[in-house]
Amino acid sequence: MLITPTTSAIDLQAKLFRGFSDPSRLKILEALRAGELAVGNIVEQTGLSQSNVSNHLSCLRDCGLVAAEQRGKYVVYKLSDPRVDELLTLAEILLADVARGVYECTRYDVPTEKNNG
Amino acid sequence: MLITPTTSAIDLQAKLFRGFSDPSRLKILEALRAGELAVGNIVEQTGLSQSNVSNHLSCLRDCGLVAAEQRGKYVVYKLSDPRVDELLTLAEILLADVARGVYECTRYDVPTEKNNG
DNA sequence: TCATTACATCAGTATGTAATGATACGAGGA
DNA sequence: TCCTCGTATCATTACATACTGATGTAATGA
Repeated sequence: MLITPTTSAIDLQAKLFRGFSDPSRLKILEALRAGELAVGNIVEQTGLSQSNVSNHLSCLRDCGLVAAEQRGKYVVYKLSDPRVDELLTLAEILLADVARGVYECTRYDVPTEKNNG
Repeated sequence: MLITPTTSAIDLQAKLFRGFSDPSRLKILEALRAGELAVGNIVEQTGLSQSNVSNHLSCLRDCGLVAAEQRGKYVVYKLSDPRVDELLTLAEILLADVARGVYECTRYDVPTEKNNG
């Protein structure tokens, strides 16, 4: 999606949610819910490669979900807003009820995700 | 992402958010916030093709965000849970504050989204 | 200055996914 | 039964994206 001055609210909202829509990024966000962390710490806690973490952090910054601050030779990341945490909490609650169905509907190995998965 | 019996909570959460992470699906969800709709009505309101809408509805069903019911020759869709609506509302509020920055950081046409956009 | 550490970015590859147009399916009605 | 309408699915194409490994860059200290 190319973001331009005419980009609609819908596109922005999609961009926001895209930040949440990848397991690696969710791991990073989960790590940051406990407090701010330098990139190296995130690498340790998530088990992802440094380069991969850095790419995802770049994405999360673009989505406005995290904020970065250079501190000496470290770059420290944190959630940009308490509502990011709220959104994750609400999603967890929703999952507990709704996505039980998601799980049950797909627990049998599906050959592919078709399109649109 | 292949969903299997060992799929973790993180993967499920990512799957849930993936439902929200596309402008076409958000248009569909927005339409459904006002009440249940048959597929044809969704096609009208969103301006998307019938086939495209059907694909996205299939995705939204998989994500557990909407529920379908056959009614005569129509299939009527609705949000599966009031918290789907809540999540959208919370995202809107978050956007109003946080994503102003998203917009300002990317309002200049960027040549590409690099990776991970 | 050079070396080291911490992080970001690049190039390349494999996979995922959105969209389209064509086709199949399923429910009613004539 | 045949036809039509409403919806789902298929095949294809173009594009987006996650990941890896290599390289670039900025801050620190010797």
